[in-house]
Amino acid sequence: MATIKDVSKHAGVSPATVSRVLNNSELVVEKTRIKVMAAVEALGYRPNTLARAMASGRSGIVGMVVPEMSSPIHARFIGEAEKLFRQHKIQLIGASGHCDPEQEREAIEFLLQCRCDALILLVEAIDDGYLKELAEREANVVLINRQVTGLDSHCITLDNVNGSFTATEHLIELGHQRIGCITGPQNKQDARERFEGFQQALQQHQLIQNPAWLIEGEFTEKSGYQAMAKLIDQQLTAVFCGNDEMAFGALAYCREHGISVPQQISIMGFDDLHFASYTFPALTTMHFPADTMAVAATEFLLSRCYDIASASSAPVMTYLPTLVSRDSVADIRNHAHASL
Amino acid sequence: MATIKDVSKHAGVSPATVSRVLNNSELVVEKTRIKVMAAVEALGYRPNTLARAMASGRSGIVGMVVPEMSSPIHARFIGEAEKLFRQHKIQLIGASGHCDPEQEREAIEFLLQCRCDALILLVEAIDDGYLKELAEREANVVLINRQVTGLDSHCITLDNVNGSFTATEHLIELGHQRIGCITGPQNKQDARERFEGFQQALQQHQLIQNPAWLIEGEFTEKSGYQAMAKLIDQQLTAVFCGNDEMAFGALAYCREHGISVPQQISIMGFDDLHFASYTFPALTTMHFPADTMAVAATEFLLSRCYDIASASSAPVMTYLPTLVSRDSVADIRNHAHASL
DNA sequence: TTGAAAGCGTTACCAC
DNA sequence: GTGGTAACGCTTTCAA
Repeated sequence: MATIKDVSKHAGVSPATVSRVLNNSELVVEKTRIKVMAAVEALGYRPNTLARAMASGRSGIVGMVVPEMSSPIHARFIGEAEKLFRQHKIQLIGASGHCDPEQEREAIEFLLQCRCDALILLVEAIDDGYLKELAEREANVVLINRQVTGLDSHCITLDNVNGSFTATEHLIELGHQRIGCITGPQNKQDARERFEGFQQALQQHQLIQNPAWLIEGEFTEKSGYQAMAKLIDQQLTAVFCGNDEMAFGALAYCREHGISVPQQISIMGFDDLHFASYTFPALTTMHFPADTMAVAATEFLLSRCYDIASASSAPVMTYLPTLVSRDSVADIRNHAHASL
Repeated sequence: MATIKDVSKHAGVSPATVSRVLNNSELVVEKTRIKVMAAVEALGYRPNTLARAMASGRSGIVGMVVPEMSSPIHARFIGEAEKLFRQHKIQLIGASGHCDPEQEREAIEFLLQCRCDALILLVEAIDDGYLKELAEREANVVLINRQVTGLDSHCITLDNVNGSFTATEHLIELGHQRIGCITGPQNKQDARERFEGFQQALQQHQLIQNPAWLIEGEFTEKSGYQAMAKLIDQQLTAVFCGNDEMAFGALAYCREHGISVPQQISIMGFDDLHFASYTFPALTTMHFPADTMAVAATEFLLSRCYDIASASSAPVMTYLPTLVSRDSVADIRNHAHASL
């Protein structure tokens, strides 16, 4: 593959000039410029990004760690960020952390070795201390879905508490009083927050909190299905699920057991996965603005470490989930209690 | 950040020796080895992947182009490949081609500039000529879902024709005779192939092919929904969809219009997205072994350009979709014709 | 078994 | 405006 030297020889100029032309910097006289471009064309020259990074100290690479590249919600994050970055000739590289502290650490180290200019981290297992040190010493870091005190200006978060509070309150307003909850794994921050919002809403409306109405799931369809099986003879009128996937599982259980949703029981999700509008019944859920948040993270980095100003002015760092009302929740205000 | 020189000074050896230790190559005496490792530890040294790539001529990076990083089926490809590559300290970087020749080309050029050791390409718009030249001159290339004559040994494909033939034949065997089809966009190879298999099956069983029973969709839920709206008064007993997403849309249409699946009409998909088992009714579809194919591509590259032998011996290059029978297709052999 | 030094392909600084 | 050349951080001969 042709190098900058080849081009310089072919064009009869110095490598330095070629470099200048290619970075369309400085005042290169039009004539040389044309000569150089012709040589580039003729030789099919492609600048070596690696060498460029070495020499300039900027790699033009942003690294991103997500729990699982193959999960739909994370794929959305990556896809959105990549699209925006590439418009600015910045490459996004991804790695999976698998929600394991060791693997998350490994992924980050890996990215660091690639000399990423910045890191977008969707990590949940690794400890605050490590992240703090990282942000201070090593790199430009943006944390998504994670709040670390001291790094607040680098955290783009979803207000999970508020979201599940809204969701639960919505159920309450529609007349539900016996509300169950399928939470996510409580070792995950977002799962805990979503559970907290749920509890707050119940408290505020002075509704019963029965431990038998609470099941801890794993954020998977399967666990939602199993949880629903346990919940079903508790005479609930509604179940709030910590994410859509578990709600899908719950829905599947009801369907298979002839329990009609929302007539016999209402089900509410959280995330608003693309697919939520295609379940039966279409899932009422809280919208997680993943796209917007990915864009926010991207623009933050673009302006912060590439000096590229973005359209939007001040970056919003905390996002509020919004209610998406579909068909899986019933209004039971007129029927005292729904009967199972 | 500490460099190899810093380490060498700290350990009182030459950079060359440090390099040797780090690449656990050669016969370095245990004593120096320990000294070096201690220095590495003390300085928190992380080798610079970029510099390493420059010097050695191998970047340790594999590039992957998919139509859309955020699409579930492509996310699966990326996720699976990344997992495997990272076990071998190889970084996978992704880019989206958006099914547009210009953008696909741009993505590939971008990856080439990053001096990827190899490329995994899921491209559909770019022309054969470009790919051929690429494979011959520039890089190790694996093509997924695309057959280019002359590059056959680099192509990992799904036998779409066979798959949709199987699917259609399944419908026919269950007594369906009036079978409609919602195809994918016919400018895409896989969409064409899937349509072809459908036609072949009808022909072979001497069933009617009515142009009014054929609608070209866009591989999206929405287009599936709209297509179903047009198809519904054709008195069909079954509809074969070019992919699951369109089947989801078709299912949604039926649900909203009180048409029960599969009692009134059977619907069959293609891909077996994770979500297919959570629709109502659960979707009968053809399984697209994306994971297996991603692994195949990865192992091919691992052995071919990193000399890492894989567990499996000879790589399979063509995969057969398998039927996953769920609940959206009815057996109507006993009721002459299902009535709408 | 280890060290010296020549690259790898750029950029960036300093002359001219 | 343009050219020369020293970095950038590492690997890899070649000698010792």
